[in-house]
Amino acid sequence: MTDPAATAEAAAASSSRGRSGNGRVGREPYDIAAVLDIAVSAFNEFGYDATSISILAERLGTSKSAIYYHVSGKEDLLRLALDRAIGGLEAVLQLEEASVGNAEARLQFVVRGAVRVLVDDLPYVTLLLRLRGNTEIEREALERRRTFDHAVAILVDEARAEGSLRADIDARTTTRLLFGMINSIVDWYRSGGALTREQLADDVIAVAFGGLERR
Amino acid sequence: MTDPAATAEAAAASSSRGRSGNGRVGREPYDIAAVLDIAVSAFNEFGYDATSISILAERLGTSKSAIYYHVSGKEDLLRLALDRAIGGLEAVLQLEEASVGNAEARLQFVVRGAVRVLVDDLPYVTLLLRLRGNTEIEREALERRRTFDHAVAILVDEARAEGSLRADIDARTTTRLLFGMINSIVDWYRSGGALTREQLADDVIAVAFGGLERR
DNA sequence: GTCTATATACCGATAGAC
DNA sequence: GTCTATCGGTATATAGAC
Repeated sequence: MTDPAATAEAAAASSSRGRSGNGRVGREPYDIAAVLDIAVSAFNEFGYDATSISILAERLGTSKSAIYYHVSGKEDLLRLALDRAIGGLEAVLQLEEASVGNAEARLQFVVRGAVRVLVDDLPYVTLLLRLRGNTEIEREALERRRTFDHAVAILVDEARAEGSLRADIDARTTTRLLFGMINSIVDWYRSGGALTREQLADDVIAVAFGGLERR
Repeated sequence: MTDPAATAEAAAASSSRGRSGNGRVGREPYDIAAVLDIAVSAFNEFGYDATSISILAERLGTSKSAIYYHVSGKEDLLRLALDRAIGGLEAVLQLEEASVGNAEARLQFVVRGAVRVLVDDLPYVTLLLRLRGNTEIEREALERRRTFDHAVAILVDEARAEGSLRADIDARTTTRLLFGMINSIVDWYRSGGALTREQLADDVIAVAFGGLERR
């Protein structure tokens, strides 16, 4: 349905809209995206629990009350952020290329799409991947992540069935190791360096499917 | 110098010593290991910041003051825990097998050793891997982790130089993807299941070095 | 060594002025 | 829509009795 790159561009555009300009808006306050960007950045830096509304207010150059005018509370910010992250991953599975062709090609497409979402929405996905599931909101996001993982595991199964992937390792273990590699990207990749998003995706696919050894 | 398995066994023995028995001890209060086990478990469950001394006291069946008698504060518990985790990984590099033979064999030995430490000290390494570096203690642990990663990156370089590993992907990226896969183990592996520690290490090495594709 | 009680500070969230 | 002031609650850490 939605292209992950297009989704990321739209999100980036809305978040860079800034706090100036005060025209009327449909239903959302103007700069909730800016608040969310600041919040996610702080959540990743200090952890969700350790990030106080006061810190967010300070970074936004405003007061606690001003934030409470826009969102109903700290958990609201978390919910919005997690929805964006997991929504991006889910969108990959809805793309046409994830459903046509042989299983290995579909799996590689999903891997590439996941890498793109990780890079494009890096702070948001970082937040998602570090969840512990202590609140209802976090548990809902983790449940959606499990559903995503399950869909990928099915792809792995199909690729094994068609003879593309090795069958000597449990499919669940395979999926977890594969996404362990992919998800670790949020811990070190930063855009703007020598390694582009597409090159990173190429490398991940080369290592994961081809292995580290020279062939 | 120290075998990681032996280290883990000693740690497990000391931590299971329990809180009974009140004989004299050399210099440490008797059950600091028990306090540490409880603390690390809680830190992983709620996050370090969100874990209060009150919670620890409750889980230990004692009072806050009793904990403060044993440790100087919450950060002290964190420091002890992180030292155990990173110490276990560093010990792998000191083993003889990490220094003899061809580079690929040495790299595979380090990978296997790291998996063993992750499994044997799972809660401790989990804590280490989720650090954000907001306190001096955390930054010191992260610095030691960087040194460890650097040593592994050198091994990767040597394995490439000897022609064992593929050279089309940056060595630093290779190392990060490799350890991304390894480190993800703490997010899903639980001992006691069908997958043993050594089988897991075999799978990691098979996937990382051989790739997912059928050969 | 462990306890209760408390000091001091900050938390999330709200009230009400403007 | 943003502000200051404040509520009730909890945090780390300590004092001092036992």
